[in-house]
Amino acid sequence: MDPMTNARRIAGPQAKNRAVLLDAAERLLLTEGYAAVTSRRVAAEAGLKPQLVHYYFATMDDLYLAVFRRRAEEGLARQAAALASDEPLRALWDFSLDDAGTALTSEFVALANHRKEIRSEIARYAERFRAMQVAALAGILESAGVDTTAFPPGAVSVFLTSLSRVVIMERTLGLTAGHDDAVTVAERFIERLDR
Amino acid sequence: MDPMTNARRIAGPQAKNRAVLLDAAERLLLTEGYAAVTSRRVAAEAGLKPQLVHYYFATMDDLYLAVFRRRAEEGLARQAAALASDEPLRALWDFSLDDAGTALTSEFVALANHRKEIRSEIARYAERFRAMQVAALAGILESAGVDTTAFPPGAVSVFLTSLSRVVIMERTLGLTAGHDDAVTVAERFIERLDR
DNA sequence: GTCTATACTTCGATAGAC
DNA sequence: GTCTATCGAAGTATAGAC
Repeated sequence: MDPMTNARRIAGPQAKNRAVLLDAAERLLLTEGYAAVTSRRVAAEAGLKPQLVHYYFATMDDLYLAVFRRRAEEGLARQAAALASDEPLRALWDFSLDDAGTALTSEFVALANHRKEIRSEIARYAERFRAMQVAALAGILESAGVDTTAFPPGAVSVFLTSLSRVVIMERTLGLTAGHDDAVTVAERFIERLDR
Repeated sequence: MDPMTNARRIAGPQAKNRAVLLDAAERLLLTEGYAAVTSRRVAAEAGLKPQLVHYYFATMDDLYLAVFRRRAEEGLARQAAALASDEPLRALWDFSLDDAGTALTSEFVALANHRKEIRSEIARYAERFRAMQVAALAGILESAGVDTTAFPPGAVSVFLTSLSRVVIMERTLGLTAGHDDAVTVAERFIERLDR
């Protein structure tokens, strides 16, 4: 169509190996961190040749972005389902606390530090997650009779998000001091609001 | 002394260039992330030859650990000073929120994901930070008349730590939704307790 | 449309000169 | 004790064979 695009070669769209590579990259990202997600390592993990990575993904950043988007979309759907359930806060909390996606997110945030394109993509999705939470919390807090001047939905969203994220991060590190106490306080709050 | 140590060469102890390399590594870590902290990049930033990095630090992990320890020790001292001040919570909060060290910590946590030795070192220091906070909070909460069954010191410590950390992380990303509300709530709490 | 051969760059680390 | 010359492995990415 466009003779100006100097697309030197073509990338497969929905081909089988594309998903195989995404899975392999995600596995590496979780087990060894983003620095281990190199074309060679991903290919080895997928049982393919290194050059194939560049056939399906022009650059390594494209691969990172594809892995991120796949999980982010899934996460948005799961959060929407949680917020639509009987006990929305409880479901949101469980989702935030045990989701392996949080570990992935940490890796991407670290990656984002020096990759502009990845940073803006993460920011875009993070905003959608937050906005969805705030909208739901506005209703939940109001119908629970909470004084939203003292506890605005945005504040509650940030509290819950940060607590679950840091608890998971520290747990990975092997640090758990204070976690049980903090989680207990948060869950007491959640149970009160869900009723 | 020990003929069994096959120390192939000697590392300088307090030499001038050692500090120069530490400064360069820290600068790179902050501006470009840990993946940019390579022997060659650090050397270039320090105005030295790449091989010198390996003269002063046997491995790159040794360099990372030295950078970390230097800042961690400084952080412990600053936290101790904050907790000894007139308004200990306020000082601790300001320290947590604006400390550029938090950005460094994020890099190290990401690094720790796939470096066992670094992970345990971070965990060791994180435990000391937390323990110091919890000890101080126990006194502060009690003398403020807070029901520490409902709000144990460990929980408060985890709350404050996670809120400040995530706010800073998200800010870096360019995401600020809900931050002002959350910080306002936290600061109201802090002011009440410091009196 | 799929994959391979290969170029070029940068990496951590070592051996050994001064 | 300090620094340099250099190695072998691994990195991303491209050109082109099938």
